[in-house]
Amino acid sequence: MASRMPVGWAGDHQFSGHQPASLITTRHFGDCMELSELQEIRRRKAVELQGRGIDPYPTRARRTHTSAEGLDLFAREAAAERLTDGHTADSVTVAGRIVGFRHMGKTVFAHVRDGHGQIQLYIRKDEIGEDAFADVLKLYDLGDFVGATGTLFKTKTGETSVRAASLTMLSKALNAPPEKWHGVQDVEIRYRQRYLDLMSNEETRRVFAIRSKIVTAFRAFLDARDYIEVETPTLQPLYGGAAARPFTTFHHALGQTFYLRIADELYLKRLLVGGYERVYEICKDFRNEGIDKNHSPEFTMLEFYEAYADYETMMVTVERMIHSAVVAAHGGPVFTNNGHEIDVTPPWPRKTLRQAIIDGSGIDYLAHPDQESLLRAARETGASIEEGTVWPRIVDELLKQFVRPHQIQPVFLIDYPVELSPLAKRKPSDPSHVERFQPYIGGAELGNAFTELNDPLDQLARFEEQERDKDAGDEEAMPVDIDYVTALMYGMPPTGGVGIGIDRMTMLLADQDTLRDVILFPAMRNLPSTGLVDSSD
RNA sequence: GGGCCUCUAGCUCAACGGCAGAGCAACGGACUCUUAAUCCGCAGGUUCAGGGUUCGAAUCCCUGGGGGCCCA
Repeated sequence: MASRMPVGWAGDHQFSGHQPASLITTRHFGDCMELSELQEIRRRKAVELQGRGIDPYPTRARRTHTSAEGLDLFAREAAAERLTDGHTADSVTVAGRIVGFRHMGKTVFAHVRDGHGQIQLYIRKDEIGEDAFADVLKLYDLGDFVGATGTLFKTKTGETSVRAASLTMLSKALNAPPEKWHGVQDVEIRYRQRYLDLMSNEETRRVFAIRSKIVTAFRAFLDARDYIEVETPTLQPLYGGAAARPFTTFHHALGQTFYLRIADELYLKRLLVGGYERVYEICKDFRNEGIDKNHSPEFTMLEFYEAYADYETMMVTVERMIHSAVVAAHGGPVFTNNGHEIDVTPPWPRKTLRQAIIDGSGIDYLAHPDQESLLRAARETGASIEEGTVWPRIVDELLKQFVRPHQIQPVFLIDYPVELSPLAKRKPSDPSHVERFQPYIGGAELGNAFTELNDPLDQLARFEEQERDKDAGDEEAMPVDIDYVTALMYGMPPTGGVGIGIDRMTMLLADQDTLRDVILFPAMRNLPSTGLVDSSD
């Protein structure tokens, strides 16, 4: 395995600050790196530049235009008929990584890519000079960062290009980039060395551009509605706010156990007790669960809470907010996911969870008020549910197995059994159910929301019910949080709250079916070659 | 946790019991408008690791490691 990785894979951190002295004198770096033949060839080119007093890693770079600005400038100058002999009057300086290189005798065509796209360089021996041209051929490689200065013009084949008058090395790459046509395909390398995936796969850049647009759209939406962004603890003395196993850690100075948050919900609601009316937080949550295409141990969640709102008003907010994100990512309310054309134009239909499960499985969970009866009914319908699963989890499984996969167009499932929702407020007309909703699109659950429970004594009773489930074997049940109940005893206004999974949202809008494809650096097992293998078990 | 699949040159992939190969990248050369440029030449390997079967193993078997998919 290690032999298949580029040399230096495990030791990049030791090599991150380059050392000119050793660069010149040795091929060995520290205890853990010897350059491969290909790397050595590139290193020698860097040394040759150094020998001439040219830093292959100069401290500063100047550019006047991004690739996109350069292309735009030429288009405007051409439209205004200000070109002289087909060229712009002024020079531009662009900078980027060499991603394409075509040598045609006394001419070179190269493409440089920057953060805004790419632009072609047209390099002629008779224009940049014999020595400089020789350097381009001898010392510049695919993957190097370079700067180029020249006027803009259009080649015979119609591509706007920089007619290079000079070229500057900005950063010499010692490793060759991935194969230019296929890019990096090995999913393991794509996740472990995401930079290779990003530099070689346009689709990957597209996915993370969409992710960024979603987050930006959510922030803009909430900011425009007088929400304020806050930060709450990642290290929590007691976890809560969701059903999940936490990560446990230890603070030495305090001599105390901390948990990595599984949700920020209980802290955000404490802020409402304190008088904030509209708060949101976008943060990482951590859940100590298995890793698969729908689960990552760390993931990003948006939670927002609004005083004097309830789940009805929050549904309106959510459908508008998601609409705004889809428009930001796709230019309109319609997009394609898994072959389905999905339209998120509000309003979305509302459907009770009970009715959805009846429609999907034929089971009315109210007709099976005890665990044994519901489990039997579920299994008769073909559900696969482990022995000993508690009643509320069976309802959850029915939802996952019979309802969720079929909710392609946007829908809100509303009104959940109280046992499933220990932090939500009961429906005034039916105390066995709570005012809760979940938005479903493309067969995925995108979030969770409710009219927040603000009755401290009811909250305490719900925590105690959770404690009983925990004792009955439900590892994901919440612990009693007395500190939170104390906060509620000071009074929290009627409140609507929502959590939206950013990763799931990205999977949906970028049409990806694996969570790890929307997380830049997904959690991976240590490789044996790193010496970091955990032997604790 | 269980089952199945997978790991070959820097990258993308062949070879599937009989000399370990191609394309791209590299290296040498030709070419002054190319677009995965083209052409000629040259080089590149602990076939994930260890063990076994065999005259002979990248290939079959076992153990271990990484990854993926499906199930729980």
